[in-house]
Amino acid sequence: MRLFHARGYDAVGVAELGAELGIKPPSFYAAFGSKAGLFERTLRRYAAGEANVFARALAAGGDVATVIGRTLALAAELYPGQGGTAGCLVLDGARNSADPEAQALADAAKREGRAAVRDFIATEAPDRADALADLVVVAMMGMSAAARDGADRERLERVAAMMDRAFRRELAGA
Amino acid sequence: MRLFHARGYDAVGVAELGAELGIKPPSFYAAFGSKAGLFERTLRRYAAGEANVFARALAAGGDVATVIGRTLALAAELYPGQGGTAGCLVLDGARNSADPEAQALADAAKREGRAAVRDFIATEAPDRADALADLVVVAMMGMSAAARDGADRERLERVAAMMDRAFRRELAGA
DNA sequence: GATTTTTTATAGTGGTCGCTACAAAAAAAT
DNA sequence: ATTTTTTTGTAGCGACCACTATAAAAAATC
Repeated sequence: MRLFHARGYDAVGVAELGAELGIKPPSFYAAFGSKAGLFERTLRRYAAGEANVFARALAAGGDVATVIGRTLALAAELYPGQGGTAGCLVLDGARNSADPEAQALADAAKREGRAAVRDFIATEAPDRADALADLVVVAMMGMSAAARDGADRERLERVAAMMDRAFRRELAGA
Repeated sequence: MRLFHARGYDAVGVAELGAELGIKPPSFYAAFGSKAGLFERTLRRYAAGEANVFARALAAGGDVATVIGRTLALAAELYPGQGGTAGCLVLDGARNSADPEAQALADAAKREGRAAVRDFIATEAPDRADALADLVVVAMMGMSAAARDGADRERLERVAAMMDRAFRRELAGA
């Protein structure tokens, strides 16, 4: 997970993944089937853990504006990463990958995440849920990209606060 | 440029680039020195053309809010791309690249673009120029990523309009 | 027209990719 | 303890990578 997160799907080789896990290629393929197989499990574990900032924000309760604001704040806190694991693995892990399978897996994970955000927003603003979800997703993707380009936590939190205000305004306004 | 834009730096091979240009590898290296050498020229041409949405928005005149709003609108119009060239080549062309030279070239281009936006914003809001520039850059990066993930022009324009309102609010507000 | 210079294509450099055949070693079962 | 099964390491599969030595063709010069 750390390797995929830090360098992206294509830039990490099976031999290196095996070395990190303490196994050799044949054992790797016996365990995961393929490189994409491990990536799938990696995405699943990533999305099931603390990296799912929306799920964490949702669990803490509150109305839509509160939860989305918390989601953005948690992303700003998480995305600087450590040891090179900046940004979001789901959003950027397969970016520019030449492997269609890896792209499809990341795409599915992104759709899942966006759908959760959209459906939650729809509980308060059903007719504008899609547009508002796009705002949130674009904000997250932008923050993830900025983090991957070296933005630190302070800058991300500043952006997250502005995005939060933007979301509240759009949710409340016409 | 089209190939780098559509698939990212690493996913395009020198042989394929040569085939597109109608030349073979030796001529390719005689002309550009290296794959990164062509990428540098590609970035330069890209940033000097209509893809530099901020330069185009600036040339059309107006105050900071107007120019930034126009920048975002032009990005929403440009980023869906055609023939697979979605998003921004500078922002995403070397994303997850394993080549340090390509990363450095894209990074330099990004810094240049951000500096232009920041300096322009500073003409009206010198003390908040950095934060506001981050807002714009994150919005652009998010829109570029969304476009690469398949977002069409309508959705990008909707997001751009919201980002524009967010920027105006932050520029005017406390 | 002959000679020199430049440009080009052919072919191949070593290296890495995801992945696997095969056989040795370890574990389990009899 | 012997046999069977599973797991593992060694080695290598073909394919592709960025890049280049060499030599033939084309262009330019004389």
